[in-house]
Amino acid sequence: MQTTDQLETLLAGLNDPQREAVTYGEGPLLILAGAGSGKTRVLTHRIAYLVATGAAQAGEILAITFTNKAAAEMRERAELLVGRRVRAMWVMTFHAACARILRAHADRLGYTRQFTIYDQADSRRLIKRCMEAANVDPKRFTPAAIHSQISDAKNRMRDAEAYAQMVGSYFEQTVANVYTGYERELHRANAMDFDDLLGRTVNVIELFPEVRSAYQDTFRQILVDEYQDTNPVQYRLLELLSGERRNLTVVGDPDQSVYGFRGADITNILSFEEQFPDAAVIRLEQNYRSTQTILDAANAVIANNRGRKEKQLWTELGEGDPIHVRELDDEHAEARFVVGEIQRLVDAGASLSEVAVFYRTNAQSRVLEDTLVRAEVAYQVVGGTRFYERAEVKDAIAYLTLLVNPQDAGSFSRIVNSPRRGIGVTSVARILGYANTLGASVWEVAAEPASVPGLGAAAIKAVGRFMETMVALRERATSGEASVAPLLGAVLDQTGYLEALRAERTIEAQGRIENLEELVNVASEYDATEGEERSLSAFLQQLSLVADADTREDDKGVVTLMTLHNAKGLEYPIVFMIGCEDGIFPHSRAIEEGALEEERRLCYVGITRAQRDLYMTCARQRTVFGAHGYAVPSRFLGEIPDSLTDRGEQQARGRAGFRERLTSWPASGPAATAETGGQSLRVGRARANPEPPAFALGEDVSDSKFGEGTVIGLEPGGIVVVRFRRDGSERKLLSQYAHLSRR
DNA sequence: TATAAGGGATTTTTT
DNA sequence: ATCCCTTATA
Repeated sequence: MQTTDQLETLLAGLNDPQREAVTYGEGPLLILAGAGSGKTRVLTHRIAYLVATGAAQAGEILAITFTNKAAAEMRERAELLVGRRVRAMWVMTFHAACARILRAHADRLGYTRQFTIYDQADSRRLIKRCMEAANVDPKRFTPAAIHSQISDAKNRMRDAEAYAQMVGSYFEQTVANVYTGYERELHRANAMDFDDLLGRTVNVIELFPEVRSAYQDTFRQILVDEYQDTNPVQYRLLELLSGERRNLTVVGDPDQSVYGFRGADITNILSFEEQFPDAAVIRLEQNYRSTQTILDAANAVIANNRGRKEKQLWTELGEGDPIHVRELDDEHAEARFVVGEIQRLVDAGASLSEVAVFYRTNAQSRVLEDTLVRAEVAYQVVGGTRFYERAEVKDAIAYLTLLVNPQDAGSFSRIVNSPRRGIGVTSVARILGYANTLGASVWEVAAEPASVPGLGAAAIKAVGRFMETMVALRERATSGEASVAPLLGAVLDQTGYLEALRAERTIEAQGRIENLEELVNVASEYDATEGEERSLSAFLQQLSLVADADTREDDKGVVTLMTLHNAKGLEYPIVFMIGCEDGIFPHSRAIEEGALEEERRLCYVGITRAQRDLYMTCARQRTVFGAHGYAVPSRFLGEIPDSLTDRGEQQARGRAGFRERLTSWPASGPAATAETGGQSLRVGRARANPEPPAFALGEDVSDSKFGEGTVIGLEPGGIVVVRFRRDGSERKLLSQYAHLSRR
């Protein structure tokens, strides 16, 4: 118990509802936190308050988020309030908490504690295999469609058996068949997918009363962030963990529920009061982020949704500037407008890092990127291919995974012929099939390749050599020596993986090598961390739950580009929302499926990211999938009152296109100056400095691997494009690494 | 068994 | 337009 002074310090600077939320006593609590209303602040202060008043020990707090980034932020900010006691708290994602619980109890469900976690791509590969096994026509149903159906079933706690009970169409019957096989194969591989982490945790808690009561005792206080994004399993999990005590604090904003398409159930937050009739509800409506104009626009748009929990955001920050709405000719003009405007703002003193551009679909970034590159404005794209999704990184991880989980057929088939060892798909299928027949693990079967029926002599030899290497590596991995980085180095080396990449000597291969070096760095960092049990399998589990090496940098002085979905939780002084056209945003598929309200919430999310300046643009014509089309401004634009925008002003001038032309970027010429009155261009970080080319265009060259060829292109960064005579191939080589010589 | 040409799809994605 | 995957071929 702390002194009153200390408690007062905790509460200082909080507004009334925030203070009420922080100090609320026992029982369920729903905090409806509007955008920018300080919900993380409330959560962390509540955590500190609970500890300070003795309502819970640090070790009795479970604070759940959806992303690692949010968990890290919460942990940091809680540490500022409670100090090192934060170490005892469970501040982590749903999946990480479940993985931790399962590492202790998965054996009760027939898994080992080294179980592998399959990410979406792993799952999809397995689904595909199961579809083949069940003779499903891949033309008729895609693995993605089937996986999403299975995932949806898992989110609703329907196992394969329950699903099969209620099929109503041929598609569902097909899914049921694949689902059954998929579950069997997952379990055989001692693997769980992301959905299983949640579902199996629920299973273990439901099935074993002693496990249940242990965790119910441990977690005296449970707090959940972004509650509007929870799905039915997560609800069940919270219900089980909070137990009789029901000290459950959930924070969220139903208007920011934008993940319904992946199973999030907005009714969790909308019906919280029915599910917990004694719940207190606190609304945080004061916004500390945006101007009143921006908030009014957001309020106006979201008001068109039905069945909401009413909420009116307000601020003391003042009215601010009107929202800039622009209609441009096409996506190129739109991009030029955005870039020109960014340059104008920068000239007026803004920093590029204050600017973000949001779009509905990733494909929209391309035109914008081209325009930014031409204008030499530095930018970063958030999302896209992530570090741990790169093939070489996944390969390296699969090698390690197979070493700790020799049952993992997925990892085995991923790397057995990577690098090429002359073990093709047929041979792999024979090995997997034989393992299936025997009910043995892939490892055991591969260790005796000669006994696999139908395996050719060459394949037997190749598999034998592969397994020789793997057995040696496994001995090393299980010898009790805990350092991961040296082991990873040995894997990359002894399996010939690095050698094969080096032999390619292409710019792409060089990039892959660098990625692998980065992975070794990640491993070294892991090796150096203190506390907790460090082991290869713990490392791998940690990796599998960190999808992104979080590439976004806030202070790099670059413009940030991302999808609206990725924008959730962020804020920028200046925001551009591009492609505000019906069919793009709201997306045509969403319109077809009647998912307009979720699109509108996405619009609400986008608008409320802006602190000071908000631009919304649309194009009259746009090329989609290579086809020209005319576009209509987004219905969401129409939902914003004209009085909040500069549309009237634009019309009053009677020359809507005039200003655009003034600030637009000339269609060509990288060094062109914007026609904005002769200001000098602010140029961002140069993207690549061309080195003096070692080779000249048209020069005849010779490469030790590809033979003779001709230089047909030179690109910045010392990249030489060569067409080789032998096979007519065009390859990009990095002159610095390539074994290239003049003839 | 490994590489080249055709065909079809194509939203968003915290883990 | 583009990417990915299947199919055809050396």
